[in-house]
Amino acid sequence: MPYKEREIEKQYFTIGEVAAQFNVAPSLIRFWETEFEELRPRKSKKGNRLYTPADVETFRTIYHLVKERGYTIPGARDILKQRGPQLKEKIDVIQSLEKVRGFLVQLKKEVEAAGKAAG
Amino acid sequence: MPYKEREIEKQYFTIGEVAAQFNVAPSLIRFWETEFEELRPRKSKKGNRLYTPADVETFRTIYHLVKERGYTIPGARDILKQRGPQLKEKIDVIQSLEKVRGFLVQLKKEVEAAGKAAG
DNA sequence: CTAACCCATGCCGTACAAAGAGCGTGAAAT
DNA sequence: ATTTCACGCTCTTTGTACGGCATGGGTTAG
Repeated sequence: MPYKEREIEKQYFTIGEVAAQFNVAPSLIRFWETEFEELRPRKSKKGNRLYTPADVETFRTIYHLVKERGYTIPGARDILKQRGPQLKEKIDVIQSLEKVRGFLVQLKKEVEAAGKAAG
Repeated sequence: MPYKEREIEKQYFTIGEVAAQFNVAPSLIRFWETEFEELRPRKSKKGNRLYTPADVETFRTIYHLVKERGYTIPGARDILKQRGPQLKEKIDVIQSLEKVRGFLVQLKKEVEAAGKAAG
């Protein structure tokens, strides 16, 4: 992996960074962690929470439901749970999208080849 | 006005009847009255609450939002304020869209994971 | 030496329930 | 045929348990 890519893509966020991003207290994030099993980030050797962008998205969803749409915590939990059981359908969609991706990659090659031929 | 129409037209329920119908305490209905201006029934000379079928339907909507969907009272209030043509359908659409949003967020994660795995 | 950790406790509002009092109907007593 | 009174339902006011975090103590790593 080239130097530039390593620099640009930041692997993990600290709890303080996530808290600042949403303008909430770290204690809120820790509390929600006890309430939502979907929000359990990796931890460092020391024990510090390591939030991936996906974790942040999970937090954003919870934040949206609880703080913006006015759900109780149990209500938000129910909605998050409902997303799980559709996993089979998700996999099907993923496979479809992977085929589409393969098609686009092939298409790109051909387009590039055509461009070169055209000079 | 003929007798029959009078009978049909003015059928009121007492707070006890409404409470029994939803299996809740009358105190809950009175409390929600202080929280939702949409739930302000007529009162008799004595001061007793007189619930029309329309009032009962209003209560049913609030009950659905708060007790079944898990909204906070302010959250339910916000939805009630948006008095559109088909409130019930609107709620269903919102539910559907939230599910779709959750699905897409989850899908994005998995697609990213698949993308990395595929190189 | 700041920022994170965990844990316990503190705390304030939300969301009701209970308490206490009044009215109206109906059965019993006058 | 009134009076009584008790019972059930209602009313308003006041109390309270829990939800939803915040704060402080004691530590530890970067």
